[in-house]
Amino acid sequence: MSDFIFTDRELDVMSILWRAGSGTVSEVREALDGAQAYTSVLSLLQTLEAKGFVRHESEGRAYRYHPLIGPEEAGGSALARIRDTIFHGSAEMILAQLVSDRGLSRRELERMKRLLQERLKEEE
Amino acid sequence: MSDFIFTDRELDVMSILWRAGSGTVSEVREALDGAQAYTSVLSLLQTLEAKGFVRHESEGRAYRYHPLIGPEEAGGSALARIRDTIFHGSAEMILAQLVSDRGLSRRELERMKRLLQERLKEEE
DNA sequence: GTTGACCTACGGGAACTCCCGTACTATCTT
DNA sequence: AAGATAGTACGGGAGTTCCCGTAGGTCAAC
Repeated sequence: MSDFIFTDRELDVMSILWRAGSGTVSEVREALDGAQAYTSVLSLLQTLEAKGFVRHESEGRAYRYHPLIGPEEAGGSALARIRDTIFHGSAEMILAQLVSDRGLSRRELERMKRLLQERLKEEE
Repeated sequence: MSDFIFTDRELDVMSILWRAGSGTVSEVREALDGAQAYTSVLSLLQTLEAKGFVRHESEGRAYRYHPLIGPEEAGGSALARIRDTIFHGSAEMILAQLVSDRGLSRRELERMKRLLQERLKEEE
């Protein structure tokens, strides 16, 4: 069980790359609200590359960055950490916290219920 | 919606306090595997106190530390952050990641399903 | 009272995070 | 060819995190 730990800012960048599939420095910078200097975003991507989380290829005169790990892998370790430290290792408590969100639609709740039913069927 | 952000080490300490209800420096240090110096753990607790996350009272010649915020509050913002950055804002995807854990018992899965059913009833 | 055990306060060092400016390179335009 | 444009490499500064050593306080036992 590998451990993918991102800092706050790195997570913002990875999130953008996951959504878009890939991105140049300019694209990431814009998606990041464009509030910081070009070189700051470049540094972030270089750091992520040094850590082995993204790679780049040339595109015109710019670099295009691609994520090397997916949201599932990153999400898995992040969730496990939260589950164990905050929710006493209980997935049920996490679900309770999740569904306390009043913004959840009926449709989404039903899909979640179906997900559990199918998972229960596998449990023979 | 306040934002309770803990560093990695701070989260370890809070987790211990939540589990035990409270703790002295020695107790936390032991629960933390006792690998680090007494003063290191003391510093962590002092930092947490400066941030307003714990308070202390005297007990004999030592201090006993109590958490000032609960797991639900901390868990809420941590989960929201993960949901939005990693899981595209989808609670369903988080649940999918949760139930992909093969170690979940049938009983726990059923409790989770019941939780959803009850939540759906409220949704009239 | 003196010693020893145990505790806290304080300061600081090493590493990391986040941000940016400057210098340099490649490309396009005219 | 020269200038403007758009990009990267590099270095560094301010703040934070995590860890610890030293100094000093308090209490019990003798």
